[in-house]
Amino acid sequence: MTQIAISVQDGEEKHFDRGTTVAEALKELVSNKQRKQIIAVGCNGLASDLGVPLEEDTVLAPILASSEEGLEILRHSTAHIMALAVKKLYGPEVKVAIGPAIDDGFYYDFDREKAFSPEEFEAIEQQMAEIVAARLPFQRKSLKREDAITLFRDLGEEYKVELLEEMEDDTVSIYEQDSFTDLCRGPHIPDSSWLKVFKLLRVAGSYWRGDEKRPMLTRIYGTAFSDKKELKRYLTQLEEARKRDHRKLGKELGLFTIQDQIGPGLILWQPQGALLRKLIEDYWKEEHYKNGYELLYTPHIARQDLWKTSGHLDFYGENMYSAMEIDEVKYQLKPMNCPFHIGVFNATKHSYREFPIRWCELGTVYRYERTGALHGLMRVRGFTQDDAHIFCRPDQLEDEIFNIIDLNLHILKTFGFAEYDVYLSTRPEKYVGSDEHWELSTDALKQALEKKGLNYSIDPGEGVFYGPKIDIKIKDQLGRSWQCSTIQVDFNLPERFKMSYTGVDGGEHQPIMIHRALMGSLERFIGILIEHYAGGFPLWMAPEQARIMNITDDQSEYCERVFAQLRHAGIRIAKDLRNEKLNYKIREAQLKKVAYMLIVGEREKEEGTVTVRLRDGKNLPPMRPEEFIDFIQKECEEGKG
RNA sequence: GCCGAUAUAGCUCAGUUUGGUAGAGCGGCUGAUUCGUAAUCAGUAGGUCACCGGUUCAAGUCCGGUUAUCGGCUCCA
Repeated sequence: MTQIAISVQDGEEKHFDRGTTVAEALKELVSNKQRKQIIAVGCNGLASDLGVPLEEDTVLAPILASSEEGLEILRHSTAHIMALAVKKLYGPEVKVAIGPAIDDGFYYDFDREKAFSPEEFEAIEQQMAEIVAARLPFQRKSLKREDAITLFRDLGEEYKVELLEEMEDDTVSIYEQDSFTDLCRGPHIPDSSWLKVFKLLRVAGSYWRGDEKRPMLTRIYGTAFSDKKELKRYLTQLEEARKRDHRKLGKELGLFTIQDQIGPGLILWQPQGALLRKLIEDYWKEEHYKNGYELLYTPHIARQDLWKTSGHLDFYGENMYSAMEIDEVKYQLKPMNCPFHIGVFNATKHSYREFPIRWCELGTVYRYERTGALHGLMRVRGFTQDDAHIFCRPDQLEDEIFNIIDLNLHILKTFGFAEYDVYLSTRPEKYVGSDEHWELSTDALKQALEKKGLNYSIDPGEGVFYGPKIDIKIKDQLGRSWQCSTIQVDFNLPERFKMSYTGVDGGEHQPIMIHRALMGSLERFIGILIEHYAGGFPLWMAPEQARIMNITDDQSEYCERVFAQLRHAGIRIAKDLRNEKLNYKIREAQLKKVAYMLIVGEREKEEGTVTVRLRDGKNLPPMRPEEFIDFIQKECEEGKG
């Protein structure tokens, strides 16, 4: 029998008989201790099971159970084990669809008459534990695609048959574990004993292949880790996310409310939330003024004809609310601000010398969202875009985009978002405009990104109907990604609205239009901020910066004086002079996430000072009110960058 | 819109299994207490049990429908 040379990366090479499995080779090549950590290996660039026989000289790249790749394999195998458990418990009444590993775990989609309920988790987990204890091996087999189709058809697994029928490979792999056979690319853990820590999390419905016209399946989500502590940490993190939920904090902090009587997806800003929003808006306006923008205000409704001209009725109609009639003319609520800004543009004649024109507006738009999509502030039916439209000449396009990105990243950073991913979205299926225009504008976006030195990925087909776009997705404190900023080139609307300017040559030319939003939707952005800061906003945007509290009634008068002085200086301060114990007042202020508590007892009253308590429980040395004003103003300036 | 779950006082929740016209804590109000770094004590007022209909002598409780919310799918700022 011929010998082949096998080695582990950077390790000694040894010779084995052809057909030796990875597991057998590893026994000779690495220590026992190390071997226990190896869940699979990379063989010539492909992840592979330990049971695979080797046919040629190979360098093995071990995949450790604790590595990201190893964890993914473990979770994928857990999905299989769960499916086996479900099959054992419920038999052929359940058909399997797909069961991949996902970011934080895995899921498996099943077709079952009755949806699973969380009460069944215990039984399934119990069954899984038995499978783990039985050390059932995963056995890989290769077979011809046609044979696999026959196999799964005989098993009654029609979803697998459908998947197979769409595949192009001649041979496919299946995995057998006990009585369960699954179509799968692999790799998998060698046997079920490798699974130590897992938990089923929730059930949900999901369409077969994500298509709402196809059957609704029942999905079980779960997760698995290589270590018990990791699971615990994950569950703690879920708990943390629940604590930060903007709907919960919004209620507790009195920021906003949504009421049945008003309507789903419509936000009522309560005083503290309204103040927070005003502070954000003020900052936004200041920055735009500094960067050469002018502010516009436009109406909420317009004649239906406007939306015909803009193309919104054709391309965005299903998201627009139906028309209302005013003096026998149809009007519709605006889903976007752009046609209005064009109206402002077309109100006067323009010369090339005026460009670039930068117009911004906090424009409230209304869009129909399906009931199931609504979610707190994150997904609503009426929201305010921090919108802007830039009109410029073709030679200015790239610079303008470059400037927008600059301003964009600066503002995001001030809000505490320094990490982001950038995406370039290209032409979607439904679109307007010529291919030439799409190419030209896509190129301009690309150039600006590259000049700015930003890494970006391409999102094919994700552009808006009127043009390609750059999206910036920020990462919050918990590492979650949110799409807020968007920059879109539009050669379409200038055409439709016959926009023009006089060029150097004295002739009429068509301007280029850029749409952009930085925060996207104020509602959503504030929702993200609430969760990002867990309600404890940076001082410059905190609705309540300080709260002054007395220890006994004897200091009330002094507190009133200091309160008036600070308020006069523009500090957002509240007072708590109730006849309550200091502990009680502190607790309440703490729960309301007040940044600074000013504590006044006899000592402070006599010395003309206040003692400043921070959110973390520490105290600053007593200071005079003027000193506190300086202190707080300085912190605000620093916070705003 | 689809699948599943939930809906009781301003808030957080018990009561639903085994139908007999509602309970707690916090908050509110009143009073006492004047107490230095996360809840002082006592009293008191709050609810057509989401809405509509059905079963029943009797429905918060059982059944049907509607609405909203939650977890997902789809969609998306």
